[in-house]
Amino acid sequence: MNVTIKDIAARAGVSYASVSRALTGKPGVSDETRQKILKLAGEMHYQPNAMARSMVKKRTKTLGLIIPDILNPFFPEIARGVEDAAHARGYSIFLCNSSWNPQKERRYMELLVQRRVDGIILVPVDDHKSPADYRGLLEDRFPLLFLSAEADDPESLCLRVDNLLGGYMAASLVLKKGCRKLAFVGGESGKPGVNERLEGARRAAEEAGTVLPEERVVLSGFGMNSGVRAIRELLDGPDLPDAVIAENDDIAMGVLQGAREMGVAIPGELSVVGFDNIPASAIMGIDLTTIGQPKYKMGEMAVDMLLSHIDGDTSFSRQVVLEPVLIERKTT
Amino acid sequence: MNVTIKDIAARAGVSYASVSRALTGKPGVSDETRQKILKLAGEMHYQPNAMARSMVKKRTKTLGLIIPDILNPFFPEIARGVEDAAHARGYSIFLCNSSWNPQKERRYMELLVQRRVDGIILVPVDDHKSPADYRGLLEDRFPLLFLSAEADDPESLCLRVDNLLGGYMAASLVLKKGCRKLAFVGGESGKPGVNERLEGARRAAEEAGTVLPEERVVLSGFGMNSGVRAIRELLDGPDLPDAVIAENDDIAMGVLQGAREMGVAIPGELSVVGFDNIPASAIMGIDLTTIGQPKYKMGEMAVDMLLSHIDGDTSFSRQVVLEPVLIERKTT
DNA sequence: GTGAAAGCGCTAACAC
DNA sequence: GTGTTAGCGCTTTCAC
Repeated sequence: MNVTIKDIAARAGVSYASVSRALTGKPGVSDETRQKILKLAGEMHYQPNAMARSMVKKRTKTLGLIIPDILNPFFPEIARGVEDAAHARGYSIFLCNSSWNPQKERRYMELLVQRRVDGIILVPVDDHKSPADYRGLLEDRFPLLFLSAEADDPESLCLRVDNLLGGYMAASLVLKKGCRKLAFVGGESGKPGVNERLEGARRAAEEAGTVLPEERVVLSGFGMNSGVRAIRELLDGPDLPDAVIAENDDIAMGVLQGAREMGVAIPGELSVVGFDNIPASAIMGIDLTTIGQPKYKMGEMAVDMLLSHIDGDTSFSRQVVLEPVLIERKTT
Repeated sequence: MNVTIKDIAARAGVSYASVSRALTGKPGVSDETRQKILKLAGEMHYQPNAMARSMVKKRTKTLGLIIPDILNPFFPEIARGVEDAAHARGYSIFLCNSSWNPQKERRYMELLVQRRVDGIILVPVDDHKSPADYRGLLEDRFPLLFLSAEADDPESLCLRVDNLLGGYMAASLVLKKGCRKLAFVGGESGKPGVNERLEGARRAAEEAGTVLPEERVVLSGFGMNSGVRAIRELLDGPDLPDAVIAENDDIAMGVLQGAREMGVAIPGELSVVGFDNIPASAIMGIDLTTIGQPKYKMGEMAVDMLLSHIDGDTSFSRQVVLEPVLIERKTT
């Protein structure tokens, strides 16, 4: 098996407490024995057992990250931000894909608790969670951060983008370009962000003296295909839109495809704005105008907030709302 | 702090060994006390400490996954396959991004060893690794699997796609379409897969009675931009190609963009084949013909192979080479 | 400066 | 069927 501090102690002719002290850089060992031990540890290829250490320190230096699906292009960037920031501070990440399944999400929470992670970053399947939803599973004040979703409890850690503002920005842009008949196509009501984005767009429309009526809102599910379906429905209807705000880029790309197949000129006859600025939206030939989120940064910040909280720091805001950024390309 | 089996034992009025037996479903407890203990555990919200368990069982039920970069669209699918398969078998995954940096890769290996993962799935930065490269760090016969790369040691676990065949398939397709002046554009020689893909294409060309000369091979780095640069170089040269095989889809998309910007009709004047079948290649308006790898399945299989090995099974092949699949779209 | 010993939470012998 | 005990590898008192 693996080399332990006892093995080193035996070879060095000292107690294993001294080895521990030497290896962890603690005082209480003469420079001479410390050098000897360090040398021996190297030669014997000693690798400390992080679990044994965790058991006594009651800190595992691990974090759990639960996201809906790493295949969804929105999440890799977040995951990368989380991983980089965590690693920089000595933490490792358990990655979990909830597959948009609340039961699986819950199951993963349980697993992470059993592994005694020091904290969990949760990108929840459903919006408006609060730590109270995990009573019994999580101890009081367990370091849990809701990422990219709203938290109902103002005490809980939460980091997200201002979706209301995002919707407002998207609508304002097309309004400014002269569009008057806005449509909104989204996935499913109740999922994080959707309602706010719609509401923001609605407000912008009203401020501009027009409306975004219920008939031009279609909630048809996620993915490109649902965008295709949605735009067909809209285009087949009596009330043709001149702009569509899509709840995310995937859907927006479906809208683009569907519209082009029906011979609609973009942005000539129809403007399209997406959300999230996923990598594909930037590809030549797509060039989707979109409302971006600082995904990588959100991942980093989530770790910072969580670790601050773990370290007992209370000087930071527990709820952070970031501003989305307008990325204007060629579909508006 | 967390509830322990001692707390339960105290409340149940039994020894904590009995609690352990009851909770782990081991025989040696009467049905009556088992029920009582189970009930109590539920009420007290007991969550077993996985680390404590691991310490004595010398199995952590965790696996390490090291990939170059989760932002690269080739990897999320692999990661997802790994995570799903691992979870289904009770394992959790530590995710690590080496950022194409060999030192970071090594550092992560070390970290994973310290965390005593039961095995590591490594998608290496460089090709032709072998367990011997980790002597001193990894014990003999440590469960290490090389994914999507060649392993030099025939004894080591290795799962990859047949890149030679892939290159051959790509070239054969354009040759069949009548192309005669093939070019190859790739990232960097020595990175996993590149040389084999080129060699496969070369063989197909030769079998078809033509050649793929050195002048039409350009290795200009990764990413879309390098594809753009490469095709410009090729198109500015004296020896115009009528087909380009790109080492991966990103580069291929750059080639597409560069060629279109220079007014070259695709596939009329130039056929383009990519590699990997990343999600973006399927997008309407891109429709890249490509040689796909069963990425999700590779992730799953990697876990299966690794766990079989961990469980002492020796009946499976230690080196598995999967067949790539031709996905013909609109660029050929 | 150094060693002995307790203990983190659990499983697995071994008694009874 | 149940309790006692050792021990996984480490950190941390507490003596000396």
